[in-house]
Amino acid sequence: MLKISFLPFLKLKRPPYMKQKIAQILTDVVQQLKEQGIIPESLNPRVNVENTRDKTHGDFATNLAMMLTKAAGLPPRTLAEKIVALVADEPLIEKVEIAGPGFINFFVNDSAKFSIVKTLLEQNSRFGQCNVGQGRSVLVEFVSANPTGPLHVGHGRGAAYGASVANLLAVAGFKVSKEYYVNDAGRQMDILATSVWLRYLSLCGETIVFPSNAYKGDYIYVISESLKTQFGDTLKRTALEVFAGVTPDEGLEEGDKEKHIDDLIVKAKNLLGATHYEAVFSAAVDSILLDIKEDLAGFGVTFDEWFSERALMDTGVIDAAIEKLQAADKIYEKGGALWFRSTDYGDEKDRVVVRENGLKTYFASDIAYHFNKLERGFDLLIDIWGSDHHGYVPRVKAAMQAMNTDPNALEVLLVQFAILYRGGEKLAMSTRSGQFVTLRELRDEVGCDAARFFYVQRKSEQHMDFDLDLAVSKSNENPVYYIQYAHARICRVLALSEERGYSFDAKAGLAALSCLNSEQETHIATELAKYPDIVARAAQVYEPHQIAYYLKDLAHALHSYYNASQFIVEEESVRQARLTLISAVKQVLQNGLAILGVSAPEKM
RNA sequence: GCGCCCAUAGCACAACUGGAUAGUGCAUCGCCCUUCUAAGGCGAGGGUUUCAGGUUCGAAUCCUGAUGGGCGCACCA
Repeated sequence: MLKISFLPFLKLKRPPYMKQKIAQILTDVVQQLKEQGIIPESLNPRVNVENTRDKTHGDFATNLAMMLTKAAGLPPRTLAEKIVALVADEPLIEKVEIAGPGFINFFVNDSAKFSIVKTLLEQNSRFGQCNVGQGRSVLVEFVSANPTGPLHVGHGRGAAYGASVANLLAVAGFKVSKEYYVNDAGRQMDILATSVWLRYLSLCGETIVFPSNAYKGDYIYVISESLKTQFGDTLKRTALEVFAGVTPDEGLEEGDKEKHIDDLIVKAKNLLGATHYEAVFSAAVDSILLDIKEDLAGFGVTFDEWFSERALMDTGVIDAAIEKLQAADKIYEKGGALWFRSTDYGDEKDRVVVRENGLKTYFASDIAYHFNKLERGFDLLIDIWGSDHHGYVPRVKAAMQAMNTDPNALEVLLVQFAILYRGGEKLAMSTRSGQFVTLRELRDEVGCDAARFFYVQRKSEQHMDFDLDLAVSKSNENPVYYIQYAHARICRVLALSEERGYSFDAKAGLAALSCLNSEQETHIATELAKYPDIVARAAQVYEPHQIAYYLKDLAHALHSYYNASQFIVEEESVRQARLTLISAVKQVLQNGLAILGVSAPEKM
């Protein structure tokens, strides 16, 4: 599907964008410099064309002369003169200048600047698509929060970032799948199930001293209530038999909170029996997972696959992975446990995959999981993790190497924590204690668009301060409204134009583009032309924030234009041309906001 | 103690991956609504890019060291 949509773009012999055109011209020049013996034949410089920041530097600039100055043995400005002399005549280029230490500046004429509008309106929602992915398949795994409670605002950043990266890669020509790895196995899940059961026992009238290490959030009550509705008193046991022989909790004599909860888990399993324990366990996991799914869907984040860790265990995939490592002699036994030789691949120490008690570690499932991802045929794996997991990267890459796969097929993107403030004070968050601000609360308070934009306008590795009071009370100051407002304004103008009996005709507008010559108009055309380049670059480095910043710039150009000129004017050709230009802006705003998962409202 | 990440205007963040005079939004100050949405525009002030060295035509960006902050160093998940 995605591949097909790229065909119109690929069919073009030459990229339709000025920047690429100039790059091509310069590549030809480099060839001629070689033929003339000015630079060595073996040299293959990367031709670098940049958008200029300052209009007095023209529209595009290259540092080619400065880069080649050493190889040519000529001062940069002298070399620049030789390069300029070799630049082929191109009707779209008005003039070429040498400036500063040896920059070569290209000034493009107006018709070249506005030609982007035609390209844009032909491609519409496809404008900005590129082929850096070359149709390669990529699996983006993100969020993957343990289903032990609702998502909090810390998860929100990973969700917003991951979803935007996935969108970005799709636009850049990758075949993208999105996946959530569900850790529905292991001790944490047993603690969860036991927590629910204990709350249930309270509902049944038992007096329960709740363990300090159990999950305490309100959602635990909710799940236990539905358990009560479904099972009545069937799962009831007396507090006396539940706590008999259990290691005391923390704070008590000879107490130990870890042993306390582990003993209670064993009790729950024994007293309930496998079937009923499983019922409690499933009720807890299913309920929380459903909540997470709905929450994310409400946040505009969806997944192609919810990959279950239990399924991985039940189908023997983990055992198979360990056997594979054993066959490669990468596993040894020490102290009754099985260790993986991750130090062979640069990890700081070897890692346990099977514990002395026979239980497999989380790392063992993760090896199997990543191996499974590759077996499903993906060319590239992207994992988006919280930065607190950074120490985990070397061992997973080591496992991939041990399995004879290229560790570069895995790209781990780390997202820094959002540090929350309320009333100027840092908020501590913990799922266990039940003290945290949920993603749902954030969505309710500031709205989906504002939250998505807020998260994604920062570079992922940048630490982020999140002032909740500010986010709520001054949500109008979120730049997302600035961008959406530009879109709404354009929609309003186009609608009003129709109301006044002026039908908008893009064809007539394109034919009349030469009417456009104001500073604001050429600026908008220049901004529009940057978009495909921004997308390609952002995709290569997984940085959706670049789209956010670009959209702010484009919105600014539009607002500025809006204040400077009237669009719905008497003169047919001018009106059509202006409406055409702003509908091009509208299209790019839509395309860009779509990558960020933000809506483009017609009214505000 | 060792390792990873970060440090840019009062605040929150950018900076085309080594380019020209370091930008944007808040906040502050001045001006602009009888017009297509003022959730807007125009202008002003605000910087030794934490510090000290180094690399080169050129450094916020690369290297070394220091300082400050976040995180990680389990037979936990």
